[in-house]
Parts: sequence; structure tokens; C-alpha cells
Amino acid sequence: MSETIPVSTTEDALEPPTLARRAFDSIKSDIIDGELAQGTKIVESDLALKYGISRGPLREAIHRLEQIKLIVRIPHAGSRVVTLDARMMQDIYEAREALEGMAARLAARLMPDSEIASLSELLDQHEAAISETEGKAYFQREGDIDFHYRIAVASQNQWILENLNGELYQLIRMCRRQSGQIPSRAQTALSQHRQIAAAIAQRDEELAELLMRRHISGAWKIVRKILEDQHESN
Amino acid sequence: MSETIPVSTTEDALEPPTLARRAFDSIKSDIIDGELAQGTKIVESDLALKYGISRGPLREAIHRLEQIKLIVRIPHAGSRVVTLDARMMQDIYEAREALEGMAARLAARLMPDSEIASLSELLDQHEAAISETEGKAYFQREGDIDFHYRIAVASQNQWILENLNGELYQLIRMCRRQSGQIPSRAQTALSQHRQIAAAIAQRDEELAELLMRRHISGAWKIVRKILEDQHESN
DNA sequence: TTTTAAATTATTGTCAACAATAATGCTTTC
DNA sequence: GAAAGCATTATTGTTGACAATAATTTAAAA
Repeated sequence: MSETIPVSTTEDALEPPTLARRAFDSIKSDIIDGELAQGTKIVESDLALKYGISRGPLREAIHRLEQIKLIVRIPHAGSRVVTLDARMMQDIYEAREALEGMAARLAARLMPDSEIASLSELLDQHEAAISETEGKAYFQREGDIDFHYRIAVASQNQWILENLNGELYQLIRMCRRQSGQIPSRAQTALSQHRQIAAAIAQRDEELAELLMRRHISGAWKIVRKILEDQHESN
Repeated sequence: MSETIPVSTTEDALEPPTLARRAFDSIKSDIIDGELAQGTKIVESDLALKYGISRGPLREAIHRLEQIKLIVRIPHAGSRVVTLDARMMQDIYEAREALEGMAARLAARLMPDSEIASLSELLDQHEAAISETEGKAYFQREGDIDFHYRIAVASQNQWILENLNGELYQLIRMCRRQSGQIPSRAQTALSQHRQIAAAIAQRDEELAELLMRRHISGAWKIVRKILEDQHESN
């Protein structure tokens, strides 16, 4: 069976649904899904019209998108949808390696036993999902983020959690979607996740951090290869 | 002599001096210096009046301050100047340890020889400044940030640089100013800086990261003690 | 032709008024 | 005297118009 896996992990859905907030969410999805293509010029009045609101709240939405780096403002040349190049993705994976490594260390120190058990169950679900052949690629990918999200929460470090969840994961999601990556690594990733969970269960901070960092730098090597291949074919 | 040390490191001063930008800078200083006390309620119309601008640009400034965590927005209760508690500072130092550790590693890999030489000169200046007795406490502290800033730049990682410089350092500055910390550690810090610079010069990534992490977690232990003592005396 | 300058247009920055909403204090009822 | 509901007030959210500025086009001169 496996029904549906408790996928994704949308952040603060509790905020009041102000116009600015809704515009922010909509535009964010549009960018991540590629409906607003990379490098597209952003014109406030056009977008305001498109979303049926005035420029005030739309402006606020744009500024927030700029903060999470989905939109880039070039001082005297207006703003554009971000263009994900290899350089930027490398920066992101390096930052992620540092922060998630630390998160894994803290999780090994602080995660309650009950949560560790629950984490293990999550991995069982992922295993079940993987054996149910392909087509589920999407869910497997989101499942991956679920795992990492739990570690970030367990770190009990608000700053790390917010930055991973609010910014880095978004950009990684966007990169995955738009480069149509096939999760051939699902099996490998799962077993690495298991190792990490085991290190946390043993309260081995050092090992948990080490394994997480390897896991992420390994992922970056794959992503880099895909990006390079794409670039050559142009 | 030592004249004045090339202190601080203000970021993107190149942005056009729009009203929102100026308000952002002013309020930021006011918060960091404590002129706007921690926990102060922020009322848009009041502040707009105070700075002689309308609510539009002021709103933008507030949102940006919220992003760098100098202002906290409690959904249905208005926004307030952040209150630095031990929990938050711990989060910041943990994140900083992870990111600056990574930055030191990357710097050891990527920093040009000429920059390494220049870094060494900077430390000479700091040494000279330290021997010129007290009163210079302020400059010594800012000098500390200069060193860390250079490492962040040398990492060639934009994300890490922006987050350290734009957010984490600001909060640390604020914490220092307002808790009136005495830089008794100047000598210790300097020699740790020297060790780190040496590791970078030898291109020893592993050691550079390790030393940087120790340096920062050591700093946190001191700061934590100060914060705890202050809390007890209330 | 190429370059420069002027004028036009497109776009962002700013404002003041209005609307909606949440917090506060008051009255009324039990 | 306490609690609940209502009205008032304070504050934020939203809007459309206006101002300032940067990009673009057009025309003139070399």
C-alpha cells in the first residue's frame, strides 16, 4: 500500500493570509516550478496586474523573495528571477554541508528517543516507497527532504532550521525540478540516511556529523555532473 | 603609532541611497547601539514620523530588519526590537561555528598567496594595537571582526559571506555592545588567529577548519558565562 | 556612418488617504 | 464582583495617484 507518504513540510503556514503573503507563496511556487522561467525580468506593475493586487503588497512579496534568493535585484536594472548556475549551487551545497553537519551533531546530542524511533519509521516508509517501482520519483525526492528536515528540527537550533528550510531547500528543490533529475540514487541515499540515523541513535555526535557531510558532498558531486552535462549540450 | 586600523567593513554601501535604505541603516544602528532598546514596541506611524518619511519606505526598512532578525514580528501583536537571550545567542554561535569552519577550510584551499600575506600584516597591526594599552577596546573588537570577515571573503562562497556579514555579525556586535564585554581575551584571540592564518598558509584545510571551530566555540563559552552572570544579577 | 545629446517612455520610489483588523476599555448582566 | 459582550481606538494592510529616476529612442551634428 503505502498510501501517501507524509510529504513536505511546508513551513509557517500559520501566518495570516495577507495579500502580500499569498502573492509571495504564489510567485514562489511559480519560480520553483519553472512557470516563471529563470532570468525572467520582473516588472512590478505587470505582476500586480497578473495577481490582481496593487503594487504595495506585491512589492513586499518581491522583497521577501529577494531575501530567500529566488529573485535577484541588480541595482539599476530592475529585478529578475534567479538564474541557477553551477557556482551558486556549489555555494549552496557547501553551506548546506556545514549547517546540516552541525545539525546532525546537535541532533545526536539532543533528539529525544521517541523522535529517533519515529525517524526510523520514516525510513521504513521510504524503503517501502522505493520498492514500488518508478513514477514515484517525485515522492522519493520530497521524502529525502523530509528526512533532512527532521534532523534540522532535532538540532533545536532555530537559525539553522530557518535557513535550511526557508532558503537552501527551496533552491535545491528548484534545481531538482528544473533539471529533471532522476533519483537513481534513491537506494544509496536511503542507506546513508540509515547510517546517519544509527549514529544519532548511538549518540555519536562526531560520526553523525561526518556521515551527514559525506552524504551531502556526495549529493553535490552528482548534481554537479548533471549540471555540467547540461551545460555542454548547449 | 598605528594611526587607525582599517576598521569595519560595512557591507554594500553601494546601494542607491533611497529613503527605505537610509531608514534601514539608521534603525539598524539605533538597535545595535541600544538607542532603541531591546523589546521596544515598533509602531510604523511613530517611526515614520521620527525619521520624517512616510510609512511606505519605512515599512520596507522594517521588513528588511526583520529578515536579519533585528526585529521580531509577532503575527497579531505588532513588531518589537529583538531581545537577545542566551538561547538565541547559542543558536548564532553554533551556526557561526559551522559556517566559519567551512569558510576557513575553503580559504585554505582558495586564498591567493598575496591575500595570505596581507592577512598576516593585519594581524601584525592588531598586535601593535593591543600593546597600546586599554581604551582601544572598541577597536580591538572591530579588528576581530575584520579578521573573520577576510576569511569569509577568501572562502569565495557568496552565501556564507552574506549570511555571516549581513546577519550573524550584526547580532554578535549588538550583543557585545550592549553587554559591555571587556576584550580581556584580546591576546588569546590574536594567537588563535595566528594559528588559523598559519594553517591556511600551509594549505591545511582540515586544521584550518578545526582551529576556527575551536576558536569560535571558545568565544561562545566566554560569552555564555557573561550572559549567565548578567542574568543572575537580576 | 558614428557619436552625442535631447526627449520620450517605462519603471521604480514615495506619499497620503482609506479599509480592515486586532487590542483596549467600558458597560451590562449574572 | 466577575465575566461576557459591545463599542471605541490604535495599528496594520491596501490602494491609486504622483514624483523621481533610469532606460530607450529619436534626432542632430561630426
